[in-house]
Amino acid sequence: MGTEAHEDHEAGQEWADVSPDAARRLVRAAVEAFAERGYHATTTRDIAGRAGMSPAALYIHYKTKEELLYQISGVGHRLALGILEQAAAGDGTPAERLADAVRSFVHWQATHHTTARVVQYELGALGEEHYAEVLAMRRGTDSAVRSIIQDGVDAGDFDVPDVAGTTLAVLSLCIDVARWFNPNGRRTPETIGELYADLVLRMVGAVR
Amino acid sequence: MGTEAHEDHEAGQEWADVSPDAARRLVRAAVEAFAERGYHATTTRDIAGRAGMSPAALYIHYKTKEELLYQISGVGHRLALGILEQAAAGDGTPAERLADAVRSFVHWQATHHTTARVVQYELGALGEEHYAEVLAMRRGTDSAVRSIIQDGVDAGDFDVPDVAGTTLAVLSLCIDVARWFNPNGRRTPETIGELYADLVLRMVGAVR
DNA sequence: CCTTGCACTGAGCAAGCGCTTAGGGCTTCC
DNA sequence: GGAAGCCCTAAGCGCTTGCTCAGTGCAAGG
Repeated sequence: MGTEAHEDHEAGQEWADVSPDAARRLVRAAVEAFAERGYHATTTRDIAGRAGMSPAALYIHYKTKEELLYQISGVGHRLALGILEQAAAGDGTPAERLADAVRSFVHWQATHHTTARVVQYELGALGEEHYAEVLAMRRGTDSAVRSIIQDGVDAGDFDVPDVAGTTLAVLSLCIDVARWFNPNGRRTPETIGELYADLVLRMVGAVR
Repeated sequence: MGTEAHEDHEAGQEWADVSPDAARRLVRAAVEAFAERGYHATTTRDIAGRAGMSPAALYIHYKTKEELLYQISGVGHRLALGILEQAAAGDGTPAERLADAVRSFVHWQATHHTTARVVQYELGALGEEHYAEVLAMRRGTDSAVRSIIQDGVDAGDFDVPDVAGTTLAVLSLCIDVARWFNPNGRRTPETIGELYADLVLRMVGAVR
């Protein structure tokens, strides 16, 4: 209809190296369906149908429906953690690194908002072992952000009474983008990233 | 086990005037189950079991499982909207009213985090008409917060380049409390309310 | 041309789902 | 004491669910 989102050329790219082709189609279909209706409301028939195959074909590539979710959640968490750790390891000032972290993380959440929605809001549906594995990565994202904020405090650049609490709030703000972002709305991943980077610098009391 | 949450005397209070007693037990059981596992993963047998009755008894008080969700979502949204509108209509400075709004809204989200979780994250499971009804109330919460921020800008108290975007971010920050809040953690609804009120005043550039 | 191996399908199974129905006790009125 | 009305249960209906399995078509190797 000509109303496609402005970032279609990037969305779905995170699955480019899943092989074979049928497995890739299944993951993309599952992400779409899970993001739209949630894991429990999605049927394996729906996923297989979206991928253009019969319900039984799904089980050639994935043992269970939960394994599909685990694949999505694992890849998504690894990508998100990578973005934050790269920003934390940068060589700018703490303010520059924090702004970079928020900008790029938010940009990713918005661009890949379907994947992000599954990653952030469906982890409760994972099996016990897979859930524990994912939790470890989430602790990593927390410590990446906290280390930047702590650096800013130590350098005297930030004014933050409660580092742990502020870290939590910053991450919470970024994560929630996946819930409300609408690719057909006015805001682009770029403008939201800029806005949020600015808001977060204000939260930590960094001078502009 | 003696590890009960510190706000147990308040939690569940929002259903005090649901009658008869069996219907109230059902709502409380449904809130608990929906918050724990999500709407779609919760069975009517589970709800009835938690309420101490047979599966069939549920249908004497509610026509469908969705009607239970609608009751919860409706009451929850009305309470949340009331809190924000009361803060917006207060007679302090814009900074005082914004801090009050954030503090009391966050406090409510944390204290009633099971209800809040259902309210904020299960609205997609509502039927079409009920969903539209709830969306109208959500637009109300947005305009309540925006009006406070706009007042602050007009009065020259706030420095906000993007009022709509900042409103979105403030509400997003508060709403996400329902996702991560843990009643057995260190933070209480009061301390989170204080922290968030401070962070939001920084976001709008209000002088302390 | 035949065999092997693999992606895939049509049909369907056992289990669990939301919800219904027939009927039983209890209280409340005359 | 009997009728009426309400709250509740045991049983189960029709359907959908995640998942399985015997068998098919097809490309690769000899």
